[in-house]
Amino acid sequence: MTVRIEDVARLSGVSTATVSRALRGLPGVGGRTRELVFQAAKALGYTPSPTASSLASGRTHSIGLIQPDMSRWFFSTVLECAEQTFRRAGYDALVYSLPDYLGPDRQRFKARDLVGKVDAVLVLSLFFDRQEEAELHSLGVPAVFVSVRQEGYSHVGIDDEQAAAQACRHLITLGHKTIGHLSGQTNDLCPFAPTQRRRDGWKQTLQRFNLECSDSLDEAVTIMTASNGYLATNRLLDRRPDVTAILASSDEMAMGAVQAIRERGLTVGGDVSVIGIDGHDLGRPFGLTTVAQPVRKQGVAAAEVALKAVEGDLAQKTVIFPTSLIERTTVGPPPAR
Amino acid sequence: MTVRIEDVARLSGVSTATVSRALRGLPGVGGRTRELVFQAAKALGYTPSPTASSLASGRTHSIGLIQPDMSRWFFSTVLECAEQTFRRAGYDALVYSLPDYLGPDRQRFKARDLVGKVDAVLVLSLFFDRQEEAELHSLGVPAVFVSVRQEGYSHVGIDDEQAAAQACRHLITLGHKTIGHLSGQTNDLCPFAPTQRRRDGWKQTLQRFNLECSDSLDEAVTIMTASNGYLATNRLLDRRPDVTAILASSDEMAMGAVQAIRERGLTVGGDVSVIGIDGHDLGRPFGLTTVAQPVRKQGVAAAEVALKAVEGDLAQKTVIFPTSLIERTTVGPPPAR
DNA sequence: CTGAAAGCGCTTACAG
DNA sequence: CTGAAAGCGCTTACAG
Repeated sequence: MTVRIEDVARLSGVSTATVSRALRGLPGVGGRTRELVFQAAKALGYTPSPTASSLASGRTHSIGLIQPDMSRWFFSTVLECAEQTFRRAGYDALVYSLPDYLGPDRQRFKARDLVGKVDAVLVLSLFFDRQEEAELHSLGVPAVFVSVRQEGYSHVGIDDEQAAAQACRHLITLGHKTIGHLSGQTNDLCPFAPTQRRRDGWKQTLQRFNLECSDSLDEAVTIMTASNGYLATNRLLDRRPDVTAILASSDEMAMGAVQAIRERGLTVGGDVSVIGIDGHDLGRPFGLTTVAQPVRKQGVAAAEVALKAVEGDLAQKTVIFPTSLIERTTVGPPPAR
Repeated sequence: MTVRIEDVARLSGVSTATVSRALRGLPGVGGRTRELVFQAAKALGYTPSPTASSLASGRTHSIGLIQPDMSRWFFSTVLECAEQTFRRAGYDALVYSLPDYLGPDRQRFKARDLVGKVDAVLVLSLFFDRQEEAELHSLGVPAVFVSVRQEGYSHVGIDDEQAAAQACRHLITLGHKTIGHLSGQTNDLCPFAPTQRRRDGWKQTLQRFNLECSDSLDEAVTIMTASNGYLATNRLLDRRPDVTAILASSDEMAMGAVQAIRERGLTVGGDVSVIGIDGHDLGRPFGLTTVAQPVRKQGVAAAEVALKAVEGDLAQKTVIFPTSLIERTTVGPPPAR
């Protein structure tokens, strides 16, 4: 039924070894022979069996994309760009969802789910503990971490601390003095987590300007969704009605904050200002002021680093992209007293 | 280095055939023998080579997810749920991006990219022309279409015409008489495309109520993003400043419409009302009135249909989910004249 | 530049 | 219930 390499070999009058080499563009095949093989392959409509060639060569030509939740914009956008970069290079993208809830009973990464299936992995925004790192190591393929940084691995991301500081400075410049923060879950084991570093950026900037940065201004959520941002904002404003501005660690949380503020009968950008971090595609119609990160570029860059590693360049690399303030309508000066 | 089935066979004192059967839970293995094999496998940390077993069995245990653009919420949300459903059943998810721009030079689906790599495919919101259908057929695996309907294949989606009609009736009930429409690209070759059917739902509802439904009220875009919705709304309102309500074929377009209306100094839900279709997660903080579809359920349902097909149940199935109106703040009565 | 042959690590009739 | 052996369809030293 399906045509095999042997059929091509027979038709072109050479051995299967030569067909294999010719079709893959390996050196050491005569120009004339190569031509013949191509014609035969085309005439028969030959497509090599990927699983047979994987078994023989030990390479799968696919990359694992480990991430917490595709339905969130940041992840899906990185994935989309990574996938296209991989496909252009002839690699398939295998997505693997691993919830990023940090509870004690959380699901951990298991190498066996991916062993023998991928030539490299991208890990998005997931912190791996010692156990998971061991699993990753036993997978035996290069890994690049996006957004989160992991000791000993390549990394692409932004300077999260600076991003938060940038947002915070913008608010301070406008005159805000009581600035709340909506943060993601932090974990002592992972001081490099973006959520941790954004929180640090907020805190240190307030300190530098001699402004209050007590814990009562910080409200943490488990996962950084709009609805969690909404709930967190209500808790924050219940406790600290004197807050005049909120820095949310993600745009989706910021949008939830905006909703909460409006529902309380307050004006956004007037009574309470809101700034996010991300540069979400829907931030524009939303009117959301934010510190944007180049998300698509991170997807492409991460894929390129992974591709290089697959091709033998195992040097540990770090790619950090700059962020930029986008002013829209959710931030204004603090209300006059 | 890696442990093979032979190592397990040797340690447990049986043949590789028996190990293979025992580990996969096939019948015809003695309880005692099975136990021995499990222990040996565990002791050695054995994980079967997926590519070897694929080559031998002809099954890959992975499913292709063909879709236009993961960075858009609808697709990524369907994918996320499908992926989890597949993984729970022991299948990997291979994503494959295929832009849904319908230009003459568009990239077409090629079977060879996926042949031998998947046991089934999900196709999201992509219309396949005759050529692509032939490619899909030559792939030789079952396919289920989500959102778009394809002759001869299983399908999961909503009643797009009814969804648009539902939105339209809501506007009419409030007293709107001049209702614009933001539609996706339509294609004569594909009368079952959601965009086409939503447009039909809009048009027929207006006709039923004896309201204007001329082409000058309909503005089409290539892909249904917020920024295209924004541009389309400006074109529509330039041409027809008398429009008091807009039905957008997607929530993202609706958000763009809201932005455009505000920028023109008009009030949303006052001067011009906007209703979307989708039930986007961010519609809530946005305050967007919409006709929601159960997106996650569609992802799960599509995956289940595909899984059944892989397991031999090739009957063509159709799963249609109901939609529901969600009233928020972007729709109000038309302005008093 | 080219070929014969072993090998990748499983699964599956087939025979017992 | 179990095993010997062929077979899945390639790739890759090795030899020439």
